[in-house]
Amino acid sequence: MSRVHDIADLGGLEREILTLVWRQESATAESVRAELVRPLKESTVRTVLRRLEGKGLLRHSVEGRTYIYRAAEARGRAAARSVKRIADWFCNGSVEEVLVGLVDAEVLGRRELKRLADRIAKTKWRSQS
Amino acid sequence: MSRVHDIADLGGLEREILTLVWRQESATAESVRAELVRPLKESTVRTVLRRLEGKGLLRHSVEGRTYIYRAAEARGRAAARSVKRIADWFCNGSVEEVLVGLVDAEVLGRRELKRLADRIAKTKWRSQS
DNA sequence: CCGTAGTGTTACTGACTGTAGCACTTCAAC
DNA sequence: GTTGAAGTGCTACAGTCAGTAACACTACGG
Repeated sequence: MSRVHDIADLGGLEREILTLVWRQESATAESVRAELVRPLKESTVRTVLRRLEGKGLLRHSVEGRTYIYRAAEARGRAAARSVKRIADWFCNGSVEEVLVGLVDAEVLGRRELKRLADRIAKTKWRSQS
Repeated sequence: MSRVHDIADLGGLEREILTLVWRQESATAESVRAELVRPLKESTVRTVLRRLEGKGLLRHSVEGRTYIYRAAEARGRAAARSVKRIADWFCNGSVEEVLVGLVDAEVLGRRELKRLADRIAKTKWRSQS
């Protein structure tokens, strides 16, 4: 149980709520519900929060009698794992191929591409020091 | 119908079969079945092929009375769309953030990173010409 | 002691996947 | 021209999972 699922496998509502928790830093059932577009019962929200925790994507601590939920992982990191899985499944683990695909499909424009290269270079510096 | 689904949403068998079709260039129910690890009935394979076509991921042409299936999109391109979706859903569309996450999570090592930057630069040249 | 706010348990429905049986068509051979 | 094999679509059933929520339990405050 509690095996870490991939964020790409989530349903729409789960995704929405997880995103809200990321945005709020620390969230409660009520704080999440307050920001939902659709009007949902609190028990619904709690169920989803619990499921997300069961999937290893959230953790909670108790404050008084209220559960405080936090994301178990930074957004970018979770997203990255998801991307890695795509690469593993379809491109023999080559993130390169995926990136090339992004350019090929013109999902990434030239400008973004340049910024990306810069960013990569910078990150490389930092982690190389 | 025939709306293009995302390859990340596929079930295990669908994924396996789609991957085989990509590898085989052009495939038939039989050629796919022949390469499957598990022994599955041909009608099963055909059902999955048809579903994949319904999802816009495969197309078929007829040769004699045999259906020849081909992928509707190159692997890298489909994978890229999938990554874009991740970025849209969780990182406000910023592929950058995803990449940073990849580095942060050490999914991408320094070496791959450098190759990636080179590759991006090269691709940029080409599409800029 | 009672209500309120918080929680877990349980459940129902609909969608989708793995898996396949079966009935239909057509070409080829007897 | 009847028959068989190879190919096809249609239909179905079981299992899993997400959306949604009612309800019952607990504990703190007044």
